[in-house]
Formats: sequence, C-alpha cells, structure tokens
Amino acid sequence: MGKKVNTKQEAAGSKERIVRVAVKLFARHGYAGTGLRELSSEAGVNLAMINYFFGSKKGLLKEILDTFYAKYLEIARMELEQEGGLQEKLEHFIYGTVIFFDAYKDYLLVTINELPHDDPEIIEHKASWAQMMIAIMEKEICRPLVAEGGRVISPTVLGPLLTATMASRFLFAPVMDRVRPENCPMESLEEYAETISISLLKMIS
Amino acid sequence: MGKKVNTKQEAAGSKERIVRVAVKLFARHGYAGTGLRELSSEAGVNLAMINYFFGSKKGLLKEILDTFYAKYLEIARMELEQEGGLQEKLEHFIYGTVIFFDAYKDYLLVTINELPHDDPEIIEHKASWAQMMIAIMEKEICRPLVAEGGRVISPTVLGPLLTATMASRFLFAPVMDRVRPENCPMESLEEYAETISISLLKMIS
DNA sequence: GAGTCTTAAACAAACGTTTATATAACAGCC
DNA sequence: GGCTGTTATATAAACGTTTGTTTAAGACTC
Repeated sequence: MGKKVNTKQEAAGSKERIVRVAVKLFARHGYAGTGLRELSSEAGVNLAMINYFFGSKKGLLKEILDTFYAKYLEIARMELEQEGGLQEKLEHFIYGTVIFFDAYKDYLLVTINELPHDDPEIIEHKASWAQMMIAIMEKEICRPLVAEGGRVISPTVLGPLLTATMASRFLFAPVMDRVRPENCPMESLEEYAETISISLLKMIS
Repeated sequence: MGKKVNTKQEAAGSKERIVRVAVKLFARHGYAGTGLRELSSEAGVNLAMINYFFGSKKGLLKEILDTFYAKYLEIARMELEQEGGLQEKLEHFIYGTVIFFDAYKDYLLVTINELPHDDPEIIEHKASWAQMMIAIMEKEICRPLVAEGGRVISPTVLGPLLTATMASRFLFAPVMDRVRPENCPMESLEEYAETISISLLKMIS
C-alpha cells in the first residue's frame, strides 16, 4: 500500500533539513514558541524523526548551540592565537567574526536570545563554551593590553562587550528594518564591519 | 460560603503583582515559555485575572515593553536634549542608562530577547519606540559629531551599538555567572559603568 | 443597584514524546 | 542470482499534559 518512504539518498538530508529549519524558526518564534509539528512539516519530515535524530527538542537546541559556539571559538583561535601585533590580530578577529555572524545570523539570534532561559542543563552547556572563549580573550587581548601600557579590562567584561558590539546589527535587525526606510538604506556588511572595527580598536586603545 | 475575595485594598495590588511576576518569568523562561497558570499562581492571583486586566497574554507583554521603552526614552531625552558639550552629555546618558538597565534588568532581557519574534504586532510596536530613540540620537549625537569634525556614523548603526554595549553585562549575565567564579568576583556596577563610559567615549571620538 | 474585582470550571487546540509497524539498503551465504 | 537477517530511516496514531481563552456566577465597595 501507499506508504511513501524516502530513498536512502534523499533520506541522507533529513537530519540537516531539520537543523536548517529549526534554526530559522527558533530565531523567529523562539525555542519555546516553536512547535515540533510546525518544524517537521516545514522540513518535510515526519514528526517522530526529530526525536529519532536528536533524542528530544532540547537535544536539537544543544546541537544548534554547539555548532555556533564551535565555529565562533575556531575563529577566535585562528585569528587571535598567533604571532603579530595586538591591533592587527584584533582587526582580523573582528572582520572574521562580523562575516561569520552575518552568515550565521539565525544561529546568533538563537544563541543569544535563549541565553537567560534558566534551564540549568542549557546554561551549563553554554558556560563551558564561554569559559574557553574568555580564556582566549584573557590571554590574547587583556594581558597583551596591559603589557603594552593600555587599559586594564577584565575578560568577563570585555568578552560580552566585544560580542554584543559585533552582534548589535543582527540583534536589532528585525526592529531596525522597520525604522530605517525613511532614513536611508542599510549599510553594506563591509561598511558595518569597518565601523565596528574602528570603534572597537579605538575603544580598547 | 468560603469564597475568598481580596478586599479592595489588597486587590489594588493585583495588576502590579502580575506585571512584576511576569517580567521575572519572561526574563527567565521567555515569553512563549511562561505559562499563564505558573504566572498567576506565583502572583497569587486567579488565572482569569490576567485576561481581565490585560486582555490577552500579548497585551501583558506589550505593557511590559511600553514601560521599559518609555523609561529608556525618558532618560535619553533628559540627558541628551539639553545644552552642554557632546562628551559631557553622552557621559551622563551612559551612566543614567547603565543604572537604569541594572534596576530594570529583567525588563531589559524581555525587551531584547523577544526582539526577533516575528509577530508583526509586536515588531510594529517596538519599531515606533525605536523610531523616536533613533531620532534623538541622530539629532543629539550623530549631527553634533560631524559638526565637531568627529566621525560619521549612521544613527541606525550607533543606536544598536550603544544599546548593545551598555546592555552587554546584563545580556550575558546568566552565563557569565557560571564562568566567573574561578577568575574573580563580579565588578561593581560603578566600575562597570565607568568602563563602558570610557569605552564608548573613546569610540565615538 | 452599579461597577469593579474575583472565582472555579470548562473549552478546544497544541504540546513533546512514545509506540508499533513498515520500508529501503546492504550484508553474508547458498 | 536469489534468499535472509540486520540496520537505519520513515510513518501514522495515540499518549497524557498543558496551553490561552472564555464563561457564568459570586463578592465586595460605594
């Protein structure tokens, strides 16, 4: 009878399709505001497949968070943990991050907006990633800064400050899109990256 | 019979109690993640009272957003729309805002974290507030800045940038609280305000 | 008695998760 | 080449809760 089942070729994409749609919907309605039925139907997948692949809705969220944090951390390592002047390294880090945030803006929104949810499991999960990020910034930015006679700033202040500043465009985009029209078109990503880079370099100097 | 009804004195507090608990829970579980039954029972109020006072769950959210935006806008008007040097005015604005964000940190989290939810009604609501904020910044910061020979920066970039920077501590607090312990105690609010103030003043100069 | 506040009960709808069953691909064996 | 058991993927249906909202009636103040 007419049970339709994907071939293995098509099936290979199911898991990725779930993640892609989940990121989009979580960013728009929030995690709690997204139902698994809406998610599965938009991904063209049976409802039960989500629990099959990810164990639970929370498992799906964790996988999304992990993807984002891993990439963000990789950029920090690549750009900051190398030879060269602080200023130059920071500039590369900022440009790399802004481009990354733009390409992964929905991931970014999920990661930041689901921040304060008091599920201890999720918070602990995020804290372990943040811990590594803070350690890099402490070693590669804060310490060199005082060594060069610059300002003293705690990594637990600088980390959030840097991230929030670079993310500001994407964080406020849904509202700014409604505010902008009568003023001007949106700045290009390159202009934005340059503005943020200049701002942050002045800031820490 | 034993129907217990508050006296009018006690009742006068019901609406305020709902708002107070709602802000707290929305900040912790998110808007969609907070059930009206949890909310009403924690506020010591009957479930139906929420719809009685606010019409709907969304109406309650709107009232919370309005409270926050109105106060934030009031600070901007008070500190920026007056005689005096740009630098000095900005410093007052930053200090005032940081203190306000600290006192209303749960409001802040709700306002920012519920930002991207694609409910057109909510977005439009926020946009009208943001519009006024951007107008003030354009007139009181961006224009004087170029007049003084400073940098050119669009208000739709500066607004989010300023707000995100000042909010960074509160935005990341739930995670940073788990990261910090092995490093150091949290900086005092005064230290934080000073750090942010110095950073931002350098940034726009 | 009018008006404001409060209550318990009920509503249909949506929620995350689990179940039992079915299909497809591939392995080893004859 | 055909048969078989295994594994991974897919499906529809049902599970018991919980959701936001509405209703009709009661209590209190003035």
